[in-house]
Amino acid sequence: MSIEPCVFIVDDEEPVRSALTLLMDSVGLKSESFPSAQEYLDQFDASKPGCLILDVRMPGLSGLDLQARLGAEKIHPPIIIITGHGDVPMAVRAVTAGAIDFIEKPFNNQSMLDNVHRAIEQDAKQRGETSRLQDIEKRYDDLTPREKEVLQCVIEGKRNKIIASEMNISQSTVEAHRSKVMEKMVANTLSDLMRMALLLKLIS
Amino acid sequence: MSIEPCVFIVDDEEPVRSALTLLMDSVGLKSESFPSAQEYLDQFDASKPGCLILDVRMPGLSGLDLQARLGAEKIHPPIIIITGHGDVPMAVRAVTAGAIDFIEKPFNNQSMLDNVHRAIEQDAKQRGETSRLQDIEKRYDDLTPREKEVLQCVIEGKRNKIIASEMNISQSTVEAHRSKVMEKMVANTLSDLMRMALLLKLIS
DNA sequence: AGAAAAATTAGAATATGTGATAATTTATAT
DNA sequence: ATATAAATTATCACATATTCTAATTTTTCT
Repeated sequence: MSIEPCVFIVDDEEPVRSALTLLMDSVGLKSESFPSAQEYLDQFDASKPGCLILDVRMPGLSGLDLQARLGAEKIHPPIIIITGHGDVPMAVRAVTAGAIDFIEKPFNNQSMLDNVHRAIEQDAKQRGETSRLQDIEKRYDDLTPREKEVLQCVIEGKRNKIIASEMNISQSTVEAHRSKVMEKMVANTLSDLMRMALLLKLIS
Repeated sequence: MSIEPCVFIVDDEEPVRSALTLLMDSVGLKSESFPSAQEYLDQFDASKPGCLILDVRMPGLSGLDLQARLGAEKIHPPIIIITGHGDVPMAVRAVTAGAIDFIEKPFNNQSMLDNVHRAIEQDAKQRGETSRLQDIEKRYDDLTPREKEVLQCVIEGKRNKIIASEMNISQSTVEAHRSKVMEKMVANTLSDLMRMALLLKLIS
């Protein structure tokens, strides 16, 4: 049972905020409005699922600044940019930086909703992947240095005998580490381990 | 030893073509010019490495049409779009469809060259990956149906005994198929096989 | 129909990996 | 300094996988 997704609206113009709020209400989507990027950041909580609608031109941080700020923190919620006076380079920059869409006001309600729905789906998908990955990362972090070394060799397809000679330890030790690795990573088979190693990007 | 990359310039205006040609010449980059998308398509050869510079507004197929056409054929050379009269939705569409950049004329020579160099690098990288993948696909295609079934089970981590019972065949048969698979795929170890299976997207 | 490829099975020798149990030696941190 | 964790080793029994050789049956294609 996951939390209901929310549309975070950041725009300094009150009429735009209330129009968007009403639009989201009309399809039963939860939303929250902020008159500035800073106020959004002040309450920011990475655990809240949903997407962002950002105005470009605002006092203080612009929407693009906010997008860049989040990106720098490796936070990538789906973002829809809206603007009164957009230009091409600005649009290219936003989309290249990962924005779902870059829309000029006045926008079409239906296409905005389409974007929002797509954004929310994307966020849900990302969150699922991220949380699975974090589980695996936690297990990996729990490995001792030696165990990590052995894991690396195992996923490279090296036999225990080879690993032993490369690490200058006995085969027994390798077996011990290896079995600890399987246990700690909660892998039943080698292919389970390989799949996790992939997610952890341990594989060339 | 790979073929020298080429910048394919598609623009109906002769002055633009010659300006770009000169620009490429000035940094020793090979280029070829075409006055229309159709003429580019007529000589198109997927084996030629490089990138594309496409004008949006042209008689016949537009640059965006050509981009879409190539995309529909799963051909994804790096594309730089240039335009005299671009608008925001057009730029968003191009970049969303994978264009490296969308630039309004008159463009800055240096930033064009930066884009081209980035594009050529990206193409080289893609080609490397694609050719490795194609090698592996060829091997996979060479597997018999039964061998493919066994491969699928193996990468799911199933033991020979289990595979045998699921396929209603003897363990010996599974072993025979399995060893053929390793041979045909040119895999020395299970992890080699897993890595290939990943590229082939045989893994969930 | 006849040849070729694919699928099937078996047996035996060998190599590898797994699991359980136990014990010793380093490190490391409180 | 002394628990605690990490790293090390060994051994035995058992399960699995690999390699080789050889043969039979079934499909498939010409």
